[in-house]
Amino acid sequence: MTKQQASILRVIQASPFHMTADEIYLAAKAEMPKLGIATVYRNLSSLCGEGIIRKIEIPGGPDRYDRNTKPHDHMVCTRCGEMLDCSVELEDFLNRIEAGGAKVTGYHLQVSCICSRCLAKEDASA
Amino acid sequence: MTKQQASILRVIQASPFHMTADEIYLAAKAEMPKLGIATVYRNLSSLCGEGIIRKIEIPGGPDRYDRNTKPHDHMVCTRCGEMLDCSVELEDFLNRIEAGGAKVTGYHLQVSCICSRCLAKEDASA
DNA sequence: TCAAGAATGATAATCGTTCTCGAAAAAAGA
DNA sequence: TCTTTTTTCGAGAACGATTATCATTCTTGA
Repeated sequence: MTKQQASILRVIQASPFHMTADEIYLAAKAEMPKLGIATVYRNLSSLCGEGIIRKIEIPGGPDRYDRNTKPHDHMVCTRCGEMLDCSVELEDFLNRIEAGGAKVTGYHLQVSCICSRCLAKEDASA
Repeated sequence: MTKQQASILRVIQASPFHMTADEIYLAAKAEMPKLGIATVYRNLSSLCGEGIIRKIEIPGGPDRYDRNTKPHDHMVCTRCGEMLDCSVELEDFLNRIEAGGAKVTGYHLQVSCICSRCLAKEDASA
């Protein structure tokens, strides 16, 4: 593992958030000023390939990277934009698809929601 | 509805597939050679806004447009690339999320699979 | 018929990402 | 250690999908 890759990984491991490539780039560049964006993408891609981090592809926005590699789903609040992990699991759904004859190799679910915090805020102001 | 919009809509209604903006552009341009790509995007966007067609946003690929506006999910075969409609529904899953306190305003699910046709082909050749 | 507003089409701009390529660094041989 | 080979880097160009800009061309209604 190169210095660059170590730095990129450290940034991701240190953050509880789902960071974009650009956010990771800026954070890693802070401790390694000559770092290039291409290097960030290259290393994110190989870290994903090795299963060390996980890429979350978001329609209409930049990809995000997650230190939690265990498959799980995400929810994006349409009010505050925060991305939350989704606690409920999809297994039943996927099982039913496989019962239909296809083999599921992966999936991506993104739920848009108004998170409980924003809902509470709206209730308070109404 | 302008001639352009009518032509774009006709192309979508006529196809059982989920077409990209570019495919729609090429098909509509065949009957209207001066058509511009910007007009296609503009009209796709307003047709979506009116609920006449549905946009399917695909991570890592161009958006696709579906004449079927009823919310439903999609499956992409990782072998042949075909996009299939998903028959099983997600309601239980979404209900459980709402039980957790957030209000679901929408979702996007894409399942990667090997479709039954490709599986059969592989079994045959093995 | 003319003016006001809307929609068009060509093209530029944008954004996230990937590609290219010479330079630098690391690893492997002798 | 001193080359040689391989890998990775970093800067910037290129890319693909989409959106913005803007002058021109329709509509439409007074």
